[in-house]
Amino acid sequence: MARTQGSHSNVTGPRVREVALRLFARHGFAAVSMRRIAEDVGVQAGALYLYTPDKQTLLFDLMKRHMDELLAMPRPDGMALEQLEAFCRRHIRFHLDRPDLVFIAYMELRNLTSKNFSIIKRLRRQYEDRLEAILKSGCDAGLLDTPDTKLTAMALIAMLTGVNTWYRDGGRLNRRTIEDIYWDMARRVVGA
Amino acid sequence: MARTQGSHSNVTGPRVREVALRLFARHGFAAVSMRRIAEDVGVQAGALYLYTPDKQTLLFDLMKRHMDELLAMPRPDGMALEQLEAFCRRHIRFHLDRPDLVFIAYMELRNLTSKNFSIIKRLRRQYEDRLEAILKSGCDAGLLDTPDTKLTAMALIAMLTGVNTWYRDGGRLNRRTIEDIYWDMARRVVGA
DNA sequence: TCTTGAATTGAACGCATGTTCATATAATCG
DNA sequence: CGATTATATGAACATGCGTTCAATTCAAGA
Repeated sequence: MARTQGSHSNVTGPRVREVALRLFARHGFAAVSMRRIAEDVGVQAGALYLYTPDKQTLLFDLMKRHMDELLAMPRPDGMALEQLEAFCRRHIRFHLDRPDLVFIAYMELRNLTSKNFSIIKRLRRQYEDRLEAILKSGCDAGLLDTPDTKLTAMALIAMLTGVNTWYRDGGRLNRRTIEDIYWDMARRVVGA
Repeated sequence: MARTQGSHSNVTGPRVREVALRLFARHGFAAVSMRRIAEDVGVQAGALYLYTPDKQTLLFDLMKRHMDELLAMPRPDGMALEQLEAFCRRHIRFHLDRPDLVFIAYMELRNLTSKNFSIIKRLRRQYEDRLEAILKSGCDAGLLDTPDTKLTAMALIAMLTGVNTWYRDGGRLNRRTIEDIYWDMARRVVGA
């Protein structure tokens, strides 16, 4: 028997995850076969099932771990504006550091089992709520001015995450500059 | 022989397109089979090839037509700020009216042939350039204040298109209100 | 060295895929 | 009506899919 790695929360095995991540991001979950993953791992297809119960779990594990890591980021403290700045800057850094995971987490939601989907959806919602909480506290304190905290939170996240769609290493602007410009725009959105 | 519909720019046939659009948006291009499309059209799989040369063309046609329609929107005139307002409002309306097409146009880019991909990419770039041109003219005239017109254009498009990820009919806010709030945020971003 | 159990293979299962094509039906027109 | 053309069928093709499993190889401990 086998499956030494597959007992607890670590249900997939790091090498397989790493390969699956790259292939899913490049070609899409549905377009990547287990045989192709196996080939890139350097193993026969059957052996993958020592490291993951099935293909779906492979995808879910990638997303779940991504969201867990996102939510494990330190919660900013200080005044609302400082909190917001930290949130925005960390968001951009986190996302630029993990382009493939971010891509998958957006594109492959519909390939999740409905049970798995609602788990990821809840985690995503938690992240949005954190930003909204910052906005709310800032508005209550009169430090920020937003017409609708929920909409503003969604708009900011979309705007910040959007960096991933065009950023490429070695482009016209370095990460720090991009971060600065986006934070500047975010600050304007919240009227500060 | 057949293929009466398939000679010119209308290479797919409206009914097939309509069904394919819904299925691609719901399940993803790679996860939808020709047989499934045929079933929803009410026909056998083979008959689809009277209306489209292949599956890839079905996808490409949906995207191409979407981008053509997007670029066929009237170009706003007036002062830069008015132009920008018209652009933003029209963008939101256009995208909220076509959620499935917008979804596909974002999610299925990697399922395009590289040739088809570059065609769509160019059209998308044209749209971004239009917004950037408005921003540039506004900055030159001293009516707008943005740190970087290219980045601001990308940020605005991401922000505005983001509405599609959470908007549902019959939600808390109606479209007009959403449009107003987003335009307000967009105006702040450009410092006006 | 022999044993034991984990790691891996490779073939097999049943089914689905995009696409083609000879054949059949339906519609159009003289 | 008969002829012709458009529309559709349904079987077939070759290939690939996720997953299973008996058989094998490998790694370590006794």
